[in-house]
Amino acid sequence: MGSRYRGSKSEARALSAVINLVRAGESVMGRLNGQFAGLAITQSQFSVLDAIFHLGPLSQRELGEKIFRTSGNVTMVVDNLERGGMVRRERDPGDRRRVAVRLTAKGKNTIRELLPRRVAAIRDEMAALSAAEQDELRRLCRKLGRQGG
Amino acid sequence: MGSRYRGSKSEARALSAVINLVRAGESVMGRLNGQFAGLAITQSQFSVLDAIFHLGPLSQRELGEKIFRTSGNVTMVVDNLERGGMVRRERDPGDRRRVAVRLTAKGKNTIRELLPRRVAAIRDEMAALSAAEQDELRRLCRKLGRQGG
DNA sequence: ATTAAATAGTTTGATGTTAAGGTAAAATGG
DNA sequence: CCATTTTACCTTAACATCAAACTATTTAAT
Repeated sequence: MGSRYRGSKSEARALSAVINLVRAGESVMGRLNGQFAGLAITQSQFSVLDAIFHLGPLSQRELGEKIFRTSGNVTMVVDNLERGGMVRRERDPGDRRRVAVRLTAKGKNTIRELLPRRVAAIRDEMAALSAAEQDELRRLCRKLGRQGG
Repeated sequence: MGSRYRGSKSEARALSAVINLVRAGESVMGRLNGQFAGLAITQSQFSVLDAIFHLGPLSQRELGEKIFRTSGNVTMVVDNLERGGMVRRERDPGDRRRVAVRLTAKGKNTIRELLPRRVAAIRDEMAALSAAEQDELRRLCRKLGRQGG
């Protein structure tokens, strides 16, 4: 997405907004994920632990919905978390297609330790904006996100 | 990043803003990349073609700067573009460490065809916001993006 | 000139990601 | 009950991504 497109004013405005939107998201997340450097955890893994921590055991389908990823992807992320001893898979006896993903003690400790740090880092990141600006950003982003589904 | 964190008001506000920011960026880009479905081109490849198209031949280091990716990543993306006949690598005779990445005729045709479509799609995406809102979104995102680097 | 440091690019290993296709189980409709 | 469809998960192939280690080349320091 170059910044040199010569078109209508409205196109230039939309282009610039999108570029900055995507860049802001990437750079904020990039800095937040710097927290995990060295720790044996990734952003996707954090998202999964976080979801289970707050919502209780979930099936992989539900996890995919929560973190907006495909089922194939959830399979791999849960694989890696399971290998690290963070979660346990439990086949649902009632519906044997389903697999409940549950936190282990280690997983619970990990997310309990990481969450406050993550929240603090987010607070710091957003400190660049006033409270009103944060609310406005949220409002605008919601309008955009809802768009296609 | 769950939405059930019980903390201070300022933390909840920051959290919600970040979640919606990242989600908006991902969902907008996801829909935009739907354009490429079926075409033999990915978002990263598009970014590289776009950068060279607008700025002229670039070294891989410069490309990495433009698209905010590591040099190892640029190597692979350029590999794939080169394999597809979109770009050509040319070793710089003055500094034999450098490689200039240049558009081929095919690459030039491709990006010339894709760019207007992409711009139109972006305009449509952003039509959910008024001009003033787009400008405000841009302003807020710039503030955030600048933060750490 | 010799050595040390910096730079450009590549490679490797691990993880993530999707799309497309496959298997098993459950639900649905005769 | 049986066939069909749907659902949940897994697998594969291709691409993306980073961090770290590596090669080749250039620049800087002595």
